Amino acid sequence: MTKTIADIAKIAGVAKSTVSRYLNGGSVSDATKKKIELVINETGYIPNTFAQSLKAKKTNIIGTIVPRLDSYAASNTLIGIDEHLRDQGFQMLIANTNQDLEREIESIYSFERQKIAGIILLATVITEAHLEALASVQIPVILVGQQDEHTYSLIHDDFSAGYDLATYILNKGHRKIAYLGVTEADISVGVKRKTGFTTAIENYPECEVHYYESGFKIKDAMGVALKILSECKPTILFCATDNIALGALKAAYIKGLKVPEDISIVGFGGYEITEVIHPALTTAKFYYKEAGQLAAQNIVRLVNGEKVEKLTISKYEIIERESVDKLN
Amino acid sequence: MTKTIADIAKIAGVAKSTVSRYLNGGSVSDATKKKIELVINETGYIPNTFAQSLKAKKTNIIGTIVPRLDSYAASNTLIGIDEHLRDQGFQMLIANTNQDLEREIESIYSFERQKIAGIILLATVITEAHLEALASVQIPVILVGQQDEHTYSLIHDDFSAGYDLATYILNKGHRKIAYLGVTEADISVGVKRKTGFTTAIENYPECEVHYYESGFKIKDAMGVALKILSECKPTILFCATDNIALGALKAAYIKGLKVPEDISIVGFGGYEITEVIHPALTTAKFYYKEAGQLAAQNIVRLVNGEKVEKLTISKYEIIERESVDKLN
DNA sequence: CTCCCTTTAGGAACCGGTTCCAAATTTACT
DNA sequence: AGTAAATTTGGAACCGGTTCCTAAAGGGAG
Repeated sequence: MTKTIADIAKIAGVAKSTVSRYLNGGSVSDATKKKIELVINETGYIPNTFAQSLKAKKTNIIGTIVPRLDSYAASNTLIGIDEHLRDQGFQMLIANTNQDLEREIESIYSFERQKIAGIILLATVITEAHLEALASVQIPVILVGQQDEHTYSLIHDDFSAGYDLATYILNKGHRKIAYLGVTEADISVGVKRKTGFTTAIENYPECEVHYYESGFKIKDAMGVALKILSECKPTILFCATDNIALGALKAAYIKGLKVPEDISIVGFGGYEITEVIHPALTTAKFYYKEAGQLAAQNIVRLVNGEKVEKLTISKYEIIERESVDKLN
Repeated sequence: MTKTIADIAKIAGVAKSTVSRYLNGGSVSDATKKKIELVINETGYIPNTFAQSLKAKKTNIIGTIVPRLDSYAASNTLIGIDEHLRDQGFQMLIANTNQDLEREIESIYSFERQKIAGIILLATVITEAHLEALASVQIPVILVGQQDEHTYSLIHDDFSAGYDLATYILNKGHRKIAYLGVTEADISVGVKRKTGFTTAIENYPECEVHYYESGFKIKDAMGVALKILSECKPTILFCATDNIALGALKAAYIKGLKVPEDISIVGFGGYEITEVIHPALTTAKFYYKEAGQLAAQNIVRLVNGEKVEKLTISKYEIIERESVDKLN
């Protein structure tokens, strides 16, 4: 039988309020402090979280909505969030939506019902329903990965990364390029990375670029890459994510093409695996863990009523490895 | 301003208890049902979870303690757990311990304090402190990945997987083997897989086996594998996890060895990436997602007071791919 | 039209904390 | 020692639901 604060009070011979004050650092004399401490240690009393939250009308829980658990980006962002929240005395509650947009919306409302202090939404696309939910909810929200003017957002610098990586391969002499992108519903990955790429390309009018669209899964990308390699002969496959690049790598292998001698490949993300495969992948690395920490930092500030920039941009870095050939 | 049940009652012109009964399916006349429904729809009233849990003295939340988020095994197990819990109307609360055993213990107590209905512990090692915590806690617990006689456990069939995979490579003619294992503190991965392996090896007394120990990280494994390849010349690197195999693959590449022509490699896990790299890795695949579902199923049964087997064993499969050479 | 039984509705107590307020005690100072 | 001020303590109300108990209303049978 777990004890309540009333039990403790009775055993210690004091009032409930005194025990509560003892626990929350109010004014209690040393003598009674001793008495209460003794009883609490003996009984192993633990306050009931619900009763506390009921009175406080809020929790110290930050809800994180994540489209999928099995992705490098998501995992590492979560790790960063968790790390910082723990430091700040908050708890992280994860809602996995399994890429179901409707569940994303549901989760927002469910968090509200549970009096969650704040929400971090690892977003892929922002629909009308999202905006409606975010507007109606009375708790602070931060978007990670996508930007929206109506909310606080933390994004990776997709445009610049796209621009820089394109410039890098252009400097390596590549002019015949296949761009393997994703749906434009995903503003960050589908639009911004591509815009960064095309903006860099514009400086080299002699370029021949073919655009393709793939899903996010390695196997989808492999299928598309296989088709590309049959149709035309680019010197490089410019892939919008590392997973797509992994699929492209596999496709090249299947076609008997050597990377980077026969064809070069680049990706975006900086997943751990890209470093240890052969050939190691040249990629634009994003700092997911740090981004998660930043997001957590911002949400804590918002919860505490402090001011936060509407838009935070997380850094990236071009990691030069083995998958890009220098053309003469 | 969010409304309370008392507000709804007042607006609808009924008593709190009537509204509560309406919400929880008690006897309410059609006329008052209509009235209350109307008010609730208009106000967008949502019951306060804390007040509910306070009275009910329990939650419908299952706590899952996970050593790390960025692992294929952990992610997929979580996905399986989440899927089944959602079906059953439970919520999953994840506690990430970042491989800190102390935090694992803390999390158990923290879950108890929060009146979590049940705990799923994705375990790596079970210490005295674990047993003590598990014994003291009044809520059902299921261990996943490790076995302990004092609790309910769900494990992968590591012994048989080790035995079968060893038998497989033995049949392929390999006799000079380097075994790349992990710490024996991890009973499942460090001991059982290895025991399965050695048991199979005993049938072939002419074998020459060298045992090595690595960490779980790809880079650690790469370092150890590099050392092995300098020291001796096995025909196969038998790795206790896919990540270790990935490190071994990289080491082989660095050494200029072709896989599988110059050296064969196998692992355990069945991570998605092992299928798309070149060469694709032969491995003992575990069904993490299904294991998670099983674990969730069992914890729900325990929470409902139903009977559950002390030990559940999840299946595995040997996936034959390209990384093992057949020796004549 | 009663009488009795079944529904429906309201009131109060309760879950386990926190907080406000007033009373009691201690401390400090003249 | 006496009084004002500061500190400590207890009691009661409150947070927002659920549930028990009782009273009132509705319905059916005689």
